[in-house]
Amino acid sequence: MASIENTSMTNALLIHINKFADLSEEQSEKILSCFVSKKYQKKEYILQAGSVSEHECFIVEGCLRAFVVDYKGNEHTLRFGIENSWIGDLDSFFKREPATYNIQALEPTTALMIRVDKMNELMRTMPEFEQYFRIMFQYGVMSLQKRLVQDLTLSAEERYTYFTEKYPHLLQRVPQKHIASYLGMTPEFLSSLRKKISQK
Amino acid sequence: MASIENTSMTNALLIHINKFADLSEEQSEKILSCFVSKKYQKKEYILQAGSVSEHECFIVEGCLRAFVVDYKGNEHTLRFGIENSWIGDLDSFFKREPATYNIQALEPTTALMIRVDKMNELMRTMPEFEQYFRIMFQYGVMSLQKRLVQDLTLSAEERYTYFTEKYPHLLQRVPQKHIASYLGMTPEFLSSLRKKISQK
DNA sequence: CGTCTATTTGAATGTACTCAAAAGCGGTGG
DNA sequence: CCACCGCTTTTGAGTACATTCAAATAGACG
Repeated sequence: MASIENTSMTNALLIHINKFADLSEEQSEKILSCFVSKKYQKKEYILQAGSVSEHECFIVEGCLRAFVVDYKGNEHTLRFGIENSWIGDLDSFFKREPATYNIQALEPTTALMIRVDKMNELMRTMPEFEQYFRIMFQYGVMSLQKRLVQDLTLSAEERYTYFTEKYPHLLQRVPQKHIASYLGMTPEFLSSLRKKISQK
Repeated sequence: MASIENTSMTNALLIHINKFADLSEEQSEKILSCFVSKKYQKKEYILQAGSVSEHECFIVEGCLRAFVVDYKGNEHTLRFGIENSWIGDLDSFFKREPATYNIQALEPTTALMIRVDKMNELMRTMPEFEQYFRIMFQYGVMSLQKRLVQDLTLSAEERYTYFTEKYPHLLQRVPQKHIASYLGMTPEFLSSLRKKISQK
């Protein structure tokens, strides 16, 4: 069965890469050989702030949350990660310095993990792989800039409304307090916003 | 003199690329042939929201500002661009859709401009060039995430203090009202913060 | 069924904004 | 070189949006 699973048709990561770069069968196998699959339970930490991030992480199944904890102990969610997306602390991963982000599973999660040496080797030896990450990071910049614009221009209520329209599926999957922290407001205030909106 | 200026030793862009990827002399010339140099006066627009961004822009000399205008007419600064950095509206440039950002010169500025077809051609035919942009976008993601964390965790006063420490050179070069809009506060409020800080 | 966590509710507080006006500063023309 | 104009920064009063804290209610899970 292993040989079947290791084809571009059945592996979520290879399917994803192939949307942005053309891989040969040989390249596909080479890439997969650099990843290990891991499973995480709900609430389990993939990465804890302070430790060095050993892996960059492609989510095959499940949902994760990246967040920081400020000096008051409040959590601030940077990002939710779902199927077919990448999550990690890039600074920590590439520079091998202590992570500033925590990453925790919100659901039972399956992920493909790669170490920095393998990552660098694939980038160096396989232009298609580097192309794929050029595009991933390019999309990353675009979406982070979009979020920045939202945060700079919209009120709390507008940000929440926008979130419900853009990520309706996350509303079901993610506790409300994490959405509040993602949107930069307290859970109490989000609760009162929802009440106000529902009364309209 | 043209032949001297077209070597990696004297061109700011080539010097910059060579920090992240090794270029041959031939590749350097090929790259430069895809760019045109343009000069902008203070206050001149490099890009206006609503029009399609024809060029991505490497700043050789000067200072630019990327900003959006919200429905109330308020400006929000996304980014300041100075020597040896890139600026543009990536969505508009790559997808050829109307720009959401405005880009304006804050000083007389010299920039190297490239069109999307040349950009795609260089990416496709020269792995080193794609590598360079993989790294640029990767850094872009990292720095945008850092800014996001600042915005989510710090008070207005803390954000300003952090800005003065991280970008002391910009304090001299950029009007205070633009710094306020970059930091997500009104110019009046920044002014009162500065007074409060100076009284300590 | 009981425990633990998430969400809601409400009152008091604080942070940042709005609006209006004055002061400061830089560039330009006389 | 000075005077004026336009734009930026400062100042202050009143207001609005969002937080804090505390307590009640609702939901999830073993």
